[in-house]
Amino acid sequence: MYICIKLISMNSFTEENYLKAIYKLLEKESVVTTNAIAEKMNTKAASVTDMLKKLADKKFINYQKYQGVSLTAKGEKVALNIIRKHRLWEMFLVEKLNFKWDEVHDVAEQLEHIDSDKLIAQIDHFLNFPKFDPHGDPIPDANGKFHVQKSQLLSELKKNSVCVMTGVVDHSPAFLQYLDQAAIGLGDEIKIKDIVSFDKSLQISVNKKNSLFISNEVAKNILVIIK
Amino acid sequence: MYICIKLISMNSFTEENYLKAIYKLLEKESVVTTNAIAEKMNTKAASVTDMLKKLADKKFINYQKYQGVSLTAKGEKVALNIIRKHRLWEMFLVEKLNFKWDEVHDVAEQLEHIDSDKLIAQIDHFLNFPKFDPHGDPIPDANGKFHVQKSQLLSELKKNSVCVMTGVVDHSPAFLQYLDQAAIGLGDEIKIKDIVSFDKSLQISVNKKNSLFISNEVAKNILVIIK
DNA sequence: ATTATTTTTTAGACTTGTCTAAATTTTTAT
DNA sequence: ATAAAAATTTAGACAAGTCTAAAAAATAAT
Ligand SMILES: [Mn+2]
Ligand SMILES: [Mn+2]
Ligand SMILES: [Mn+2]
Ligand SMILES: [Mn+2]
Repeated sequence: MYICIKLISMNSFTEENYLKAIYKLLEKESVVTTNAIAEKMNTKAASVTDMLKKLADKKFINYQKYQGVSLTAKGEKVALNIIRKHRLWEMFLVEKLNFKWDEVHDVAEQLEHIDSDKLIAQIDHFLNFPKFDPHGDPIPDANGKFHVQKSQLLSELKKNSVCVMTGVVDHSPAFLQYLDQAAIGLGDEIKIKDIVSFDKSLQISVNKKNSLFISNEVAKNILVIIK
Repeated sequence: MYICIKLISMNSFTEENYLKAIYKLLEKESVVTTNAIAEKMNTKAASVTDMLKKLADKKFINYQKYQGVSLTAKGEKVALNIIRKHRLWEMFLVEKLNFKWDEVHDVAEQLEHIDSDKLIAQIDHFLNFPKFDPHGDPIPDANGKFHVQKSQLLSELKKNSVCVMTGVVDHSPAFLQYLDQAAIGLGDEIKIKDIVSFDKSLQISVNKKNSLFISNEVAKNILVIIK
């Protein structure tokens, strides 16, 4: 006669990372391919196939050979919890430990796998239950619910539009540092003073003060809500 | 012609845990055996032997077959850094996130492996550079230096001694919870009012107020410094 | 409708860390 | 000094995750 001591089947970091990658790919495309996952995970398609079999066995994903994958409710729950932890940790680093928004991602990639419900609940409380992370991305609550901001690209607005910056598309340190140096940040009011028809570059004012030029490439990576 | 991109050889969690285990065993005994490591790591002697070979290859330990192991300077540095991170995280959990001293160990076992110098420096700063963790254990600084308290066991003192509690031997939640319930904690002044000669149990007063009986077994797990 | 191309999966191998069982060395007891 | 016991190491195997190369399936192009 046996007694089962441990029922909770912990997921490995790797499994968690795959589920998160699949979740993020599903935000953009309705069907997620092996190759897309391989690229996002920085690995080879053959490795992805192996993992997909395992994740399907564990009922985290719906997977049929050659047909691409989607997340089951169970898989989505795990993915959202990892994203919740990632974004809360990023917020903690910025708000409490003087990290810049371009420095937090790599550390959060590690911290997101720490397994403690109490810890993440307390961090959430300590931060006063933030709804968005330092990059403007929504933080899911403990049930996986989050606020969607119906924002658009700054590059899509027309002359004289006034908007508020709500997020970034490109999360790279290089882009975030560029924004810092240009003194453009989340929550800032941006007014489009002029659009150069040749290259779609913009003259904008930030918070009614500093006026500057930004390229269309930059504008395509800034998320805003019209005021 | 090749260019070496990544020189930093990250240590695995497992390697870090072995080095920490060896360090802690060396605090008690001058020679550390394979079996002792196996017991501490909750694994089998054969697995330990495999790992010892690897750690010796990497110059973390001095190891000769059948002769036991010791840490090299390099290995000790890694071990002390893990211990530093473990204790700082424990302190953070207690001081900032309302954890009790009996709840922090398992989470700290995970957090101690997070790899970010800036993170741990900022946590240290955020906590105002604590010298001791919630259990009274010293926190090594970034160079591995720490304060040793020359404390002794409460069970070794004689009647009418007055002392201050500085730490615990047993770190188990069960023991820590017992102390909470008995209202005995770090920094408390303990006076030995009487010692029962039959079983060496003690009548003590804590902070000149509550008087209570504790067993010799309990007294053997309380570290104090005579006042 | 066949080819050619791309995508995906399989086959087989490697690494890390673990295990059990067997062999070896060291230590203890006679 | 020799035998018995204990500690340690080796041998061989396994699971997770990765890889390259080859096979199979799906898609695109003629
Ligand atoms: Mn991030
Ligand atoms: Mn973010
Ligand atoms: Mn601890
Ligand atoms: Mn501690």
